[in-house]
Amino acid sequence: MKMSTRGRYALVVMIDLAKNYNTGEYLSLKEISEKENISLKYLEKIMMLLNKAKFLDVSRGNNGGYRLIKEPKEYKIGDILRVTEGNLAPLKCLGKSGECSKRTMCETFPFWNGLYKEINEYVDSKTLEDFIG
Amino acid sequence: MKMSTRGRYALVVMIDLAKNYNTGEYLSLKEISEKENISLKYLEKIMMLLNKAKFLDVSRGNNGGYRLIKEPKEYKIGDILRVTEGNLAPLKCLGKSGECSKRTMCETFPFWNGLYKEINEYVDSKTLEDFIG
DNA sequence: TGCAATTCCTACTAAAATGGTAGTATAATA
DNA sequence: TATTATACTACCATTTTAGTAGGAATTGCA
Repeated sequence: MKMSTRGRYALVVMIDLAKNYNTGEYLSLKEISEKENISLKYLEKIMMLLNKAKFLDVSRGNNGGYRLIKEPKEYKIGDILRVTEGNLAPLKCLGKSGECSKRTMCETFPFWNGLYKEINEYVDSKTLEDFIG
Repeated sequence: MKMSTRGRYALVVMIDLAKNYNTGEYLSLKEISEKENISLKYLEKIMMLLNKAKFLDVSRGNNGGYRLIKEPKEYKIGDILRVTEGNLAPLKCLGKSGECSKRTMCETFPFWNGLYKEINEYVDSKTLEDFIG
């Protein structure tokens, strides 16, 4: 039940961008990777996920980098984590048809689904704004 | 953020034992593995974890098997999952000293700790009794 | 006493996920 | 045109997961 570095790093990057939001300037991955001590190349891959989700305003080339496309309070942490980690269901079969041939397993479905709901409610109750200032 | 089969199977087995609690008889792994369609050998390994945690009354040999040592309502699901999955912290550094050299990462500590708390509260709010009858 | 059934224990392993790295292409700007 | 940045694809070492295999120890019963 661990969150991988993808989700954790994504949150860190998004917080950095949120802190930079009011300046209106682009923040490069080089700056972020040096400040946060995270591999530049690995960050690039994570940014692709965030970019595909339309979270970012990107500028390539000299003095380029990333900016948030919306205000920090518009980004729910849950959205950031789901984009980088996949859904936050504690079991694969949640939200699927669930062919598992485990008799008693299906009796535990409501329990796991309840946990899923708690997790989603928590991560969706916070936004990037909660991490700045 | 997935629960592994260890924790899921452990819950299934413990529910089967809870359902068998009032009979006072031992339930063998062979019966459980056939009913639940889970590998006997894999279950053996999971039982070792539950056994070390003093959750079980064991009888070896002919007609042997496992029984709950306490009443079903005395087993919090959280305890079962922590024994088989390790702690349920979404990050390794929660509850540890946390040398991670990631500047902004530590600012996210309260967020992750809050999620940890939500997860623990949920899984500790249910017992085996909630799964029988 | 001997056999069958059961748990206990250790070692091994294939497949998948994790956490990256490397190299190149593309784009923007000075 | 040189520099600096992102975009994309391919690769890879390590760890975790989800088992499997084989035998030792224990108990009940004929």
